[in-house]
Amino acid sequence: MKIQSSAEACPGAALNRAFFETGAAELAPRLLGKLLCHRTPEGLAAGMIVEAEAYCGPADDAAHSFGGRRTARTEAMFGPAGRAYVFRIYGMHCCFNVVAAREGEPQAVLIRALEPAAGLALMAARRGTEEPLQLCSGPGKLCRALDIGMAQYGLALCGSELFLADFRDFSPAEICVSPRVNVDYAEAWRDTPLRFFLKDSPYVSRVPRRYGALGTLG
DNA sequence: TGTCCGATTGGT
DNA sequence: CCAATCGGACAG
Repeated sequence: MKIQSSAEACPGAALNRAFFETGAAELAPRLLGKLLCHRTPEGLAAGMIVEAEAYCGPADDAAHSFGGRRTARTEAMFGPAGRAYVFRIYGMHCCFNVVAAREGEPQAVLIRALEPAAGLALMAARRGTEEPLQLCSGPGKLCRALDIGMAQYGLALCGSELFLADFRDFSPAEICVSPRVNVDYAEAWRDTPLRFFLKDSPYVSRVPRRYGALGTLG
């Protein structure tokens, strides 16, 4: 019988599509504590979501789908909820989003940071560092650590390759809110608090100057 | 076809 | 603070 290391989380059943069929702003905080898992020929790599940002569709001027822009790049966001919207940025990094809402409603949640939970050696090899805090503390980093790229574009997240699973639950008091990172190009929605992260988690990509607890004033 | 630039990261 | 590095978006 194979020994399972106590440090390695064993993911449960994949969350089904219904879980994702809600607005991005509501889905983002609900994703905190979930396990993001990717099975590849090399093995399983998984991490607990500790930071996520909501991109709310045509009205959100920070979103790729602002104004209803529908191109080959944004197409996945227009599809049904629970699929992967992956995009390349700066010619060298990929960012992973979970499609939210409903078909025809281009909303998504950007996964910004994970707390490594399984396959740490695999992540370390892919990232070129052994430091746990550096493995998945950023949208580009976690894609590299889990080997998520354009090959996963549009992939349904309810299968056995790339999926989310229940892991831990957090109360609203343990969840913080702040404006989104690097969206200064936006105007109306630039300061809207749509970034959600676990309070005091050292795995968050970076701590904002000002933030508040979920459901309270900053 | 040409130009501009980014939902980032890592090193000065 | 700044460079890396390139496909998407858009103007012409």
